[in-house]
Amino acid sequence: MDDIVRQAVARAIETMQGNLGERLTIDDLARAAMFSKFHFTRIFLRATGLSPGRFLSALRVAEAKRLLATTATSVADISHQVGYNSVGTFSARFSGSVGLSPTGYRQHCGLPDRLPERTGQPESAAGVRGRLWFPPVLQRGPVFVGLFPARIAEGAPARYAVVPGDGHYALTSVPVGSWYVIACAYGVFDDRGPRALTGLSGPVTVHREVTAHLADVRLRPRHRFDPPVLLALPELWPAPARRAVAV
DNA sequence: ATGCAACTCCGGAGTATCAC
DNA sequence: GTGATACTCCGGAGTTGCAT
Repeated sequence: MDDIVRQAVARAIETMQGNLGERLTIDDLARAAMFSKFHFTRIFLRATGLSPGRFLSALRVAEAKRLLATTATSVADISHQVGYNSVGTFSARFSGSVGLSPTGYRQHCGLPDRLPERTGQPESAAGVRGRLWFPPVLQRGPVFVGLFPARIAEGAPARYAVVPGDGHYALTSVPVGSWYVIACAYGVFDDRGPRALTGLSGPVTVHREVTAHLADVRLRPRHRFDPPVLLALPELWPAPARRAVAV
């Protein structure tokens, strides 16, 4: 990815973040990035793993999560603040992405006890396992590892596990299909304090007749081109560090 | 790198239902 | 009664594949 493309994508993301409550179109974003809308969509997808529309939706849901967790604003007001004109649409999109309804998210402080796993796909005897590579840190914490159909932690994972930060994970009885392995860790500290790490591997294509799939994941600090984690994740960090890290 | 056409799917609007 | 959620339908914005 060259600098011009990097800057264009960064400009588009800044435009999204600064105008979450406005009605933004691909044309607006393409203009901000100084590309045609067709070409812009392609370079954006290559840079972030998501189309501009889906990235913008993800930013809106992430902002709604923040407002629900940190303010007493009503769900209706929050839906308007993040750019939805219909509370019904907002509630449905939020529930689909986060795994909890807006009020459920607020009640649980964004920390569900257990996540529902994706149903509907045929099960297999296959497992997906691998090694988790950490950057140099002072203290490792638990890591969420989940299987998702796209390069964003959204909706019910096909399978997931929360593993200690000792470097390995294993997921069993994985449904047949093509899955991205997404890992997130928040209880990780380096000399500057708590850090949010993320990692992605795949897609891993799970067949019925193959029983073991290997997918190592390299964890790294979150980058501004990474789509936000929308799924409400189980407890991943010790209480004192809670909310100290931007998710 | 860019444009076009066809198709997909997201969001708006309306309504019903439920919980408090 | 009020607010939140669930559901359906439809139009159009956005995505994708192909051509240049």
